[in-house]
Amino acid sequence: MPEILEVERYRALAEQALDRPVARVWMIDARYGRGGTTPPRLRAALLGRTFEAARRRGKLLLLDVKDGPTLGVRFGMTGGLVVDGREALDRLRYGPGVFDDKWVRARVAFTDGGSVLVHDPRRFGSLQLAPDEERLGPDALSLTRSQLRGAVATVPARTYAAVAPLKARLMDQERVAGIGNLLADEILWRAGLDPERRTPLTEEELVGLHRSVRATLRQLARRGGSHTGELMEERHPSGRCPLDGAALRRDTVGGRTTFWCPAHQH
DNA sequence: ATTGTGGCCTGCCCGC
DNA sequence: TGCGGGCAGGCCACAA
Repeated sequence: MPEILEVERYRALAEQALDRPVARVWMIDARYGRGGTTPPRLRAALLGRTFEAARRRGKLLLLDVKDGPTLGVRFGMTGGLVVDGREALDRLRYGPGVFDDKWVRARVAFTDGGSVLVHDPRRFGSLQLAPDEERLGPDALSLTRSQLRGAVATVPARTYAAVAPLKARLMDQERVAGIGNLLADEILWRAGLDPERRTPLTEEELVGLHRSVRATLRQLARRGGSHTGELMEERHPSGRCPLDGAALRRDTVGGRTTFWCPAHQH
């Protein structure tokens, strides 16, 4: 799960790990590193230094290291952050919902006795020193209308290339950073737009989609996360649209399981 | 260049 | 009761 709302909570928690000298580094799972980030390199990058800022772009957590390379943390589907024994979330929807030492993939201990660790049962997350932040599109939490217009624009580079479905464009992290499968379904449902839509949006539809992005993120953040949308309880084979009662359709769009209402999403 | 597909990885849940 | 298979999905490699 962790989508942008959850990673933002991780980021806020990570601020408690700032300005504390690193005493020890364990990268318990060597395969957790990506892009050449190995246990020795991670250790060399962090030992004796401090984190000086906790930033986020989309679902990527960025921990700036004073006089060192930024550490990027991706949480995949079941990743969580724990600082001084405190978790940012009570439970991850697709995780087992419990903490187990065997799922700790990396741990950093500070000289003051505290620590920060990454917990990830499914191991879809990763650590990467100096990740390429610029590959990510504009952050969904501060997305402007014109940024969204550019992100969902339908301009195939070649005539033989099909236009990707609207949902796939919305979930493409290079177009907009931070929207995952659950949020995408909720946003499109609220906007009344067909996830498979490939024709250009009218200006009115674009404005509606932008409002939906902002309202959905704001509201679900207040409620406690990506899984608190209206559509969530109906994400099963016999689910019904909370708006009009129509039977929801379950399709694969952009390679992802998609629930949507054929009665009001066009 | 862009879009589409399969695979990674583990736990859960269903049906036999 | 136990077991196999399908499923969940963020992200990447690779194919088209």
